[in-house]
Amino acid sequence: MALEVAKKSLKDPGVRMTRQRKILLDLIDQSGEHLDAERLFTLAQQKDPKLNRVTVCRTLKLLKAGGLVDELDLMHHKGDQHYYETRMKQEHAHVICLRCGRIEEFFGDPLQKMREQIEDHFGFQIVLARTEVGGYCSHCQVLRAQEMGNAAASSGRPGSRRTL
Amino acid sequence: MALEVAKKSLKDPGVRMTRQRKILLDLIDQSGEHLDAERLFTLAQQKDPKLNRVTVCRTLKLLKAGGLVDELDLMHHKGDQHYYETRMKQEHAHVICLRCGRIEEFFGDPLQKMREQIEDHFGFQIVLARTEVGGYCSHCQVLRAQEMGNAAASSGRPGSRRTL
DNA sequence: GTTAGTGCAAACCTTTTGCAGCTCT
DNA sequence: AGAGCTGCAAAAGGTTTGCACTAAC
Repeated sequence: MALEVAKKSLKDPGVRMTRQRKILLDLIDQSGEHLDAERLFTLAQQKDPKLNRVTVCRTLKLLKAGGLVDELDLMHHKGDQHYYETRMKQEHAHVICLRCGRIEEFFGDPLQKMREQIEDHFGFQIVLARTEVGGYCSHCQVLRAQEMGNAAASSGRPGSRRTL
Repeated sequence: MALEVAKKSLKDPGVRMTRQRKILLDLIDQSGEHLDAERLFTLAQQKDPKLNRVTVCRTLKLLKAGGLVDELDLMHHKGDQHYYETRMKQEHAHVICLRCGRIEEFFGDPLQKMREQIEDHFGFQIVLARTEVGGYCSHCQVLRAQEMGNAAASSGRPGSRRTL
């Protein structure tokens, strides 16, 4: 919860817990799910209309630097913005459906194994790790097959985007 | 090599192999290493001074959509730009030193295991995957220890950035 | 000849910076 | 009191778009 995050953040000498940071920390912790800066800003403004977008960015940067949140792109499924989530005890991968945008989280021993192997193999000291997997969820696989059945008769194919 | 990439790209009906795309494909394939759009643009301009930055972005977008290149952030070690590498047969993780920026590539069975488990567990059809690990290489671990020895006496600590 | 791709300029979107004033400790 | 933080405005950095012209097929 927010208090825990706040405490950790405050451990650094000279870091202050301001009204704005309280609001942002609460939002990040509560809505546990992957927020981007803009969404967080929108939510924060509902609690404090004066709170500035810049403050959101600065706070996220601070939390990231302190290792309190992790930054994700979620395969840029919706654009190039970044998403944030509070650092969890257990490492996990994000599995993003490229069609519906649904996000699943995968916890499994391969992640730990990989971590160990990288540390051993390179003598590397891991600070943060990020695994993102894009593809199609079981639901969308079916829908895509249908879409492509139709599309095949008309024009498009999966990888062929005519948008350039 | 470029020809292979070109061929694949050309499979889509109506996609044309232009002089500019040849240049870009050659560069991406040759310099095998993680280029960002700007660097690629610089290199391309040496071969064709008229070639535009926009064309670089458009080409990268096309290649990405076609699954010919993978997009990486390399933990945003140098900024928020994206890096590109030609899709390799074998999946691998990128291990980035946050101090010196050196990049290692890790190939290991945990990556395949994870892929299998995600497919099995979620019934997910994986299209692309990306694993990035940030931390300190064996060399920089030593240097950081020294730096911090000095820093401790003066002001800073690892996680505490005074840059906001 | 048709249609995709290019170059250019401008728009866009998100993040960063400089600075004066405010506020937490 | 004083360092740290905020808001505002402006800049920066990178990507995208509209459009007329060019070139690949």
